[in-house]
Amino acid sequence: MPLRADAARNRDRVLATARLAVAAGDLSLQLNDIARRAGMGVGTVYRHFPTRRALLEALADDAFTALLDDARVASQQHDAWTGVEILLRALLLRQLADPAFSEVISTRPDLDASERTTAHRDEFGKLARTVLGHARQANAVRPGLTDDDLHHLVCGTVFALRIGDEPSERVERYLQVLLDGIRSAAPTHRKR
Amino acid sequence: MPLRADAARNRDRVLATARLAVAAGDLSLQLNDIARRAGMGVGTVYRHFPTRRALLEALADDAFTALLDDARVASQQHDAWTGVEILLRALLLRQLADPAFSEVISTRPDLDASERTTAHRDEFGKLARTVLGHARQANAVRPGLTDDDLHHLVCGTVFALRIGDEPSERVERYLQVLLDGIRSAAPTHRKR
Amino acid sequence: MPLRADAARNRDRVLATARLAVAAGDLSLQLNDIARRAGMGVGTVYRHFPTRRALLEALADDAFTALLDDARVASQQHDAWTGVEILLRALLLRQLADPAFSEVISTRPDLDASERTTAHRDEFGKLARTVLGHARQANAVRPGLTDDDLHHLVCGTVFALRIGDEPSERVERYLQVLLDGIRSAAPTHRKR
Amino acid sequence: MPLRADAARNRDRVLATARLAVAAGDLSLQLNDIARRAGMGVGTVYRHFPTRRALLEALADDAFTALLDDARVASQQHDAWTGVEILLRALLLRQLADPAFSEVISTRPDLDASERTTAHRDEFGKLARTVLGHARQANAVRPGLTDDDLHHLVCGTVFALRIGDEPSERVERYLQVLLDGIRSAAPTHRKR
DNA sequence: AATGAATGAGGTTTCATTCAT
DNA sequence: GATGAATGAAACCTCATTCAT
Repeated sequence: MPLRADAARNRDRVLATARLAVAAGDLSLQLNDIARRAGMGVGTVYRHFPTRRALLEALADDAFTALLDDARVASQQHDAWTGVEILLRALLLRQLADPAFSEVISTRPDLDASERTTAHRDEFGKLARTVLGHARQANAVRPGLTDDDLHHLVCGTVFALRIGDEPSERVERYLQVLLDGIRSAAPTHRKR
Repeated sequence: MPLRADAARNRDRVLATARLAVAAGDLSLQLNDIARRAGMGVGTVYRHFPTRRALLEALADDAFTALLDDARVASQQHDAWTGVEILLRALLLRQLADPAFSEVISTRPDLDASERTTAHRDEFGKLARTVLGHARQANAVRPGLTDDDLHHLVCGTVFALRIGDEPSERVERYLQVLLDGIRSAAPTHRKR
Repeated sequence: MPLRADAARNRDRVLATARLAVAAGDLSLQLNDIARRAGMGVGTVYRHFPTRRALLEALADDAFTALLDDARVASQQHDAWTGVEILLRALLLRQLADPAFSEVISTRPDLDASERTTAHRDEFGKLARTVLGHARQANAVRPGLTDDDLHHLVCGTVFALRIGDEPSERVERYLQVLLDGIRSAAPTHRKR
Repeated sequence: MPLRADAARNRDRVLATARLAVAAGDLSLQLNDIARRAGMGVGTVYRHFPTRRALLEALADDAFTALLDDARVASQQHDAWTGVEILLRALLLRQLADPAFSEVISTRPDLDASERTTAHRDEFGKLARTVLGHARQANAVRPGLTDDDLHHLVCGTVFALRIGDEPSERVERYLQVLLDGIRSAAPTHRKR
């Protein structure tokens, strides 16, 4: 059964308010606080999002969906390395753009994660497996690095960007370091 | 004037208790909790460490000192790239071994940090400047990366190791990725 | 919007408990203590009265309102001196009856006083100005005494009563001293 | 046995430090705080002054002694009313000049007051009795006012001065009010 | 479904006093 | 005598969560 119209409106207001807080650099997502700022009772917020985690995943949903699109594009590249580049760059940029998503994706799968999040995560895992599988077959990626390793390394790069000033000015630099670092050292695959 | 014997003993007990908590994965360092576990009054803990930050820095002190030794060794290498390797590996391993130190070193300089911490930080900055300066003169490091960039990237790698299982089994892999990523792409400086 | 029924009930219980404490001679109004005695969580007390001062002003409210009534009566007297007598006696007796009110009224205007308190204070100031203005025109009050002086002197008299035993038995005596002291020394305005 | 020289020096330093605090408007006299400011251990302060009250009385001692001198002068006046004026003015001014003394003298005799304070208090009571006795015989003081009443009223006047700005500019005004208030209303004793 | 008051555990912090050094 | 570290009760305040309205 779909949400009643007013309930859906409330849910959206909570999300909008939470997004404002996150954008302002506050990832604590205190439900009390969100409720006050959204001009509604705490109870209402709790009804829609029983835990901070639930709200966090809801916030991250858009970014996650967008990432899946990116990952599909990546999986369709002829050039295996290009696929890797697209995939990792997307994983990095989507996190940089949305700290809530960043927390979700850089955290181990939660037992009581929402079904949507779990599904997204599985789907992304599958797409990544495809992209990286191709890359390994093409000998484009340094051997010994698992899918998870690459995932972790991207999250680490996001962290590296966050702890300094002006992340957006440093993204490409750090991304180059990462990509060069994971690319196979075999000369035939070097661009220069 | 040195600490009175009993005071020093208490201080050490606080630190030991806090280290246990950190080792158990709890970085929250709640002072009342530490006091209770150390079997002493809260007041005692607060006298020695007025804030969580003060305790954190005290915990990090040993690792910081050890890192400075490492950095000095790094600065004395003839081969510029070897110096870089030693420096970054030390920065990474010391963090991995001590989460408290990791928090201190991956946080921007605090206005009310202890003098010791500030001094350590300055000293490390100076040594890193030396090591990286040599490396840049030798064209061994990819141009465009600042000292801070390298610092951030190491912290990011630590983060990447932490969010997965069994960090110690993955260290060398991730370190190779990082080192290959920051090394100058110029063929003449490649080892292989 | 009016307070919810249960919230109002709790608020009243806090006030009642606080009044008991004050009546027992304890003006400290420690919020955790009040909460315990009122049999409710501290949070509830803090919700209604975020600070000791807020509670104090709420306690004083009734007395303040009553004083305003007295002051209005005073301002309507034909005989200027009678107005003064009524005003000052009321200011004294209301304080004597309520130590919380006494503290509020003998403290200089607080920047973050409640709006009600500020409004009451302003209103009282206006009425006092009227009463004392008349009295000065009638040459009934010793020249050189400002409105504030009289206010302070009444508060001083309350203090004088408090530091001895059995204040109520001494009120009229002290009040006579005060009134005789502030009355114009000019023989024509003397009653006897 | 007199105090050892260094002990006496410490006692004086405590007193000097406490006087500074009082002069700065802080009557709380926290022994911990005083010790820190005096640059000595708390234990030392506690040795000399086991309680806040003891320190307070020590601080007040000079003012008390001076008051006794004033009271003796008052008791030697030929004109009974002049004696009263001298006595009450002194009681007021000494308090205004020393808040510590003010607290001591406007507080009921303490059970565990120092012997000196008790002796001073008794002595002052005796002198006041003399002065006021004469004044009553001369019909100079309004009947019905006890020695304590006058004492309280002076303390109240001090309070009145304290709660406003610039007490010293208002002293004479308030003192006149008090003196006129307590003087016998009989025309023959009026000055004007 | 929405509300928001109530809860109370649990954190931080202060301070008067004691007592080992 | 002097020291000042230690104590721990008790105040303050916050916040995630519940539940009566």
